[in-house]
Amino acid sequence: MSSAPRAEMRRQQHRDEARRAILDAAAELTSESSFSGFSVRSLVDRCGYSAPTIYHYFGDKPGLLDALVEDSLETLVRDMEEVPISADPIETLRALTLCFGNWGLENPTYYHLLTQPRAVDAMPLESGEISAGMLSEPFSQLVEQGRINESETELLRQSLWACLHGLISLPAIRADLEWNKDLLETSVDRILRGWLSSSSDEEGASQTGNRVPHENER
Amino acid sequence: MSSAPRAEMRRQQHRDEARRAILDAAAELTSESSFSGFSVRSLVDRCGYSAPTIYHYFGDKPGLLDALVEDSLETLVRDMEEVPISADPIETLRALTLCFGNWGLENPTYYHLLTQPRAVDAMPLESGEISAGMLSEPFSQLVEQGRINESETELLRQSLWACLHGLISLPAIRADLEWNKDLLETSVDRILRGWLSSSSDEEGASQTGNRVPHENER
DNA sequence: CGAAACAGTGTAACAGTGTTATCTTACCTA
DNA sequence: TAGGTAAGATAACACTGTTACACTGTTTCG
Repeated sequence: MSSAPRAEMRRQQHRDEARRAILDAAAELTSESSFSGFSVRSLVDRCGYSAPTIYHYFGDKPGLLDALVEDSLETLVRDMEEVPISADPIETLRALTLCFGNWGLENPTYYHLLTQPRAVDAMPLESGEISAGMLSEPFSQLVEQGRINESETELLRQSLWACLHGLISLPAIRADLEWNKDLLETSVDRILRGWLSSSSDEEGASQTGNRVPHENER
Repeated sequence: MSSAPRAEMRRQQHRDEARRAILDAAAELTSESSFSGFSVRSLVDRCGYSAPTIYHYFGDKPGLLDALVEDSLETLVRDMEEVPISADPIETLRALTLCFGNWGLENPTYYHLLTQPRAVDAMPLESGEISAGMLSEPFSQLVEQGRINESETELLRQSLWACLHGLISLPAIRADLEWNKDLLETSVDRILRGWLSSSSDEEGASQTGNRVPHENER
């Protein structure tokens, strides 16, 4: 009666070891040649297992990549959860955004994998859901404090997410260019400032709308 | 003597027709199935020419895609050149940015092709060069008017470009989500506002730097 | 204890991809 | 009219992701 679970445990352990060996080799390869040119064949040559074994464990190549990025995502989520919640929701927002952004800049391959469209429901943690979940509190605080309009929160969330995506992915795409070291931090600050300074001076007057005022309109 | 150039002209015309037929078929295919699943084989089936002919004209698959996006780029450049130059450089900047952004949103496939890393020097007009060339004038105007620091222009240019890239590409990647119709316009306005409102209150005092001031710092 | 079921693994093959070597065909030039 | 050159097709190559099949070893049960 006691050997049945023990055997099951040992088999599970073997499974985990094989999975880990494959994933480690995959991480090695993707870090070497930045994901383009990463093929199942090259993984076969590197990890010692044959193709059907890989497919046995991960089902698919996207499945393999999902498992690969999931590891890195865990550290990101842990980092984001450790971000201190400041009294100022803007400061919290800023810290969370920079945390996510820096992770993306430091792990361009994984970020690229993350944004690659995969099978829906395959990935429990998605960058969109991360932001939606963790940012809901600072957002509602901003609304409570009257610093942004409630109807604007969704727009702000999308804007912040999209700009952040660009600030992460463009330097990765155009790695040949020289990118300012403070690009992410400065940009996030300016974006937040732009959103905050606007919420005070538009209370119902929306024909001038959200446009930046002209020089001669002042 | 007169038949030599005529014959050459006729052959050139034939060349152009073949190139056009191939490019049209490629445009058809990419617009149908959004570029993933677009193969040389499928193009062969569609356009009537065989693979070596395509390679004869375009050399490469990337070369074919370059030629494909070049067409669409021409209309973009024309549109951007027609943007009126306002007295307010911010307004010019805004108009140019929105022009580029809307083109990207309306042509997600071509924008994706444009940002795909290709052979360097293969593409004369690049999104980076477009912005660098056309934005240099409004930028220098902003510096002249003392509205931004000269040392910040490059940073602002990168920030605007990166955020714009995110605002275009993220809705394309996550087409399953509902994106606010005014996301691009509103975001660009807030970003510009954020950059402008900051330039006045930091003249040498850079230890507080570019950060958004805390609630309790006021 | 032995047989059957099963997970793990490899060999070899499939279909599809980008690409090219080779050959024909037709036209332009001399 | 002879020859060189460009346009085009046929067929193949090397590579990709993927899988049908056969073969192990271990687990489980009569």
